[in-house]
Amino acid sequence: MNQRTMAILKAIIEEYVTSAEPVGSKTVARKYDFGVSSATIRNEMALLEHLGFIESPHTSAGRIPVEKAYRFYVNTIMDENLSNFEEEFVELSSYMEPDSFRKIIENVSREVSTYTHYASIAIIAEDGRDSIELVHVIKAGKREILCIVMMESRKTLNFMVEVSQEIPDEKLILFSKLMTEKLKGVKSFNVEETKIDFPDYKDDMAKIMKAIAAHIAEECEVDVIIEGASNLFDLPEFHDHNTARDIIRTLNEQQVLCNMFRKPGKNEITIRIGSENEIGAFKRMTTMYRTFDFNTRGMISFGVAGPLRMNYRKVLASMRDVDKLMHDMFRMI
Amino acid sequence: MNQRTMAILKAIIEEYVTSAEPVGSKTVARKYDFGVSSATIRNEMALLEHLGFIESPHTSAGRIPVEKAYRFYVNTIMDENLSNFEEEFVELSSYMEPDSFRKIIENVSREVSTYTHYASIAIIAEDGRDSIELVHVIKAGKREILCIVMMESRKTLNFMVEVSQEIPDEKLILFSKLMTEKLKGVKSFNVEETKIDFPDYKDDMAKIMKAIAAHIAEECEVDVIIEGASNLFDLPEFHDHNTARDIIRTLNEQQVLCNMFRKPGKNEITIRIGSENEIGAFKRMTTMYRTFDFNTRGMISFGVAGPLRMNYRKVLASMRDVDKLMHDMFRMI
DNA sequence: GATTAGCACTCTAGACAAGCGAGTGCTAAC
DNA sequence: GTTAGCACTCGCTTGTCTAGAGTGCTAATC
Repeated sequence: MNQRTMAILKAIIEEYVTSAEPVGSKTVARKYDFGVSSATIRNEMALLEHLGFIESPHTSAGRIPVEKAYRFYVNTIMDENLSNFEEEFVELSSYMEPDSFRKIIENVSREVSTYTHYASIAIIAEDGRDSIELVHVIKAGKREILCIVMMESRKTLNFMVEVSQEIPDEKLILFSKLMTEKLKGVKSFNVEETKIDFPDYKDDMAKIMKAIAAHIAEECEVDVIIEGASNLFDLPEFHDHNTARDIIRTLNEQQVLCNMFRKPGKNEITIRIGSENEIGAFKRMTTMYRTFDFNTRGMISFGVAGPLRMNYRKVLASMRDVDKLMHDMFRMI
Repeated sequence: MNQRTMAILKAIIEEYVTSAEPVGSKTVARKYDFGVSSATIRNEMALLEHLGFIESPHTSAGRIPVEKAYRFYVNTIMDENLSNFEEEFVELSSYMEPDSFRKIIENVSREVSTYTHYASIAIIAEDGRDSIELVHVIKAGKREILCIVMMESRKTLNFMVEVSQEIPDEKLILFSKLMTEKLKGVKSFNVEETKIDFPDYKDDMAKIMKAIAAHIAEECEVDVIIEGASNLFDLPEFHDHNTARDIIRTLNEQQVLCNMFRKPGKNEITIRIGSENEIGAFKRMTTMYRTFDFNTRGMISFGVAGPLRMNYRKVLASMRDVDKLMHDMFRMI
């Protein structure tokens, strides 16, 4: 396959990305300046079809790219030069300042989905790798104990425990010290195995220990943020209501999304085209995502899901921007 | 309008609820035993059309009920006897036991949406009506302070504040007492106005006070839980992709949903049919919701959104069950 | 007076045919 | 290697027709 053939494939793909209609040889000859006639383009297109990059829905229609074409496009012929896109894009770094961590991710998700017109998916996961840094118990009522746990990651949690009898303040201070001492460095799932001797208040303190374990476990759940799902329904390929329903279904299955996007270790942007995705409606879509691993602080996956004929350059540019933001935010990797 | 006319309207509505097809006089005569011929039904249907309860899409189609019919049905002719539905329904009270409050609501939402095959919407809102009960500061690192605030509702929050210099433990204990004393009973939005004298650590403690105000404000946001949105796309009236997109859009607008469902004060189930809803895609849908007001503990709205031809009895039964659960859970109202 | 059978009428959905137009593949000439 | 030209294919649109469902009206019946 020579340069021109590749250029024609590129033209077909990029035309199809914007039009969503089968692309004919005349259109290519007219809109893209190859200096050859439509007949020549036709010969090239016959070759491309033979090679399995494009196919025609029927005899008298143009050609549409198949998965293999997009894969080839992404790997080989796409140039990442953004030219005119770049300027439209609101600098993500402006989102770094305010609010909580989750808020930032939410804002970034919204911005990316608005910019790309596809759906963005963010998964905030906290693993069991975090460990306890500090435990503190305070009297909050006659028989109510407020319990605070701070993790190594500086994440903290708190909750109330009802006890069977009043526990004097000085005892609580002692128990706080004792628990911090014994539990410091303990991973979430090992809390209940840790034996601590609490004179006089054995049962109540056992209850507290149990509560600590339960709350840490609960807090370590994942959070899924999806923005711009409705953008997908503006795309003709998803107008069919069965497809639409499948997409909504898939996007609602948090567990499935997590398994899909939480492939740790790879510190780079992953692009999955069509059947390279293993799940539900994604099999007919393209997903682009990146996992950020913050060790004890957890893990974030951020991705975009769109049609096969995704604007790969534009989405990739967004992903790189997100990448940069994450680097700035955590100064790591 | 006599009894029979009403019964025929009821039959038309209930037939249309299940079939989603215009209902003809023959169908009514055949399926529902009125002991009269289709010609008689026809006369009655002409009357019902004249009264504005039903209309035909075109001459040779049957009749479909309009909003007015559903309203009349709900107000007057529907009997709430559930007969055969009742048993299928999983007792919601089984969800009371485990997990956190939000989890319970999530589970209930999922159950209701599965049972009704419509979408369920839950809004958990916490208003500025809560006040501070207790403030506690602990040293978490050399220049890191862990700050815990417990509200009157027993909801607690915590966060880290970085200070300019190390503050000794005994000072922190003193400041904890001081802040609890001065801030107890203070509403979230009045924190910054409260003047407290902190000898030697004025600036750092001012920073902490500011952080307390910010975090309370942030925590008082609303949480929206939507389950079963994809159920709606199985319904023929929502197969049109524009409608589908509108629904997704509307369901994603948290702020809009909150305004719509957070009408406080009414301790009863509200049914809004079609244009009685003021917002987006809901104008062509029926919503049924109930707001639960827990005073200082906040407010929950729970509702179901479905087509105009909703199975009103079934949904109402679910809503009553949710009602019961909430009563049991909070033993109030 | 209420009910009903019967009938003419209306309108849609679906089937079928014809023609258009976009696009292709092939061939022969450049 | 490129291109003009042409025959061919096939989906899409338009128009026509028919079957079927449902209606409204009328006259007969209970």
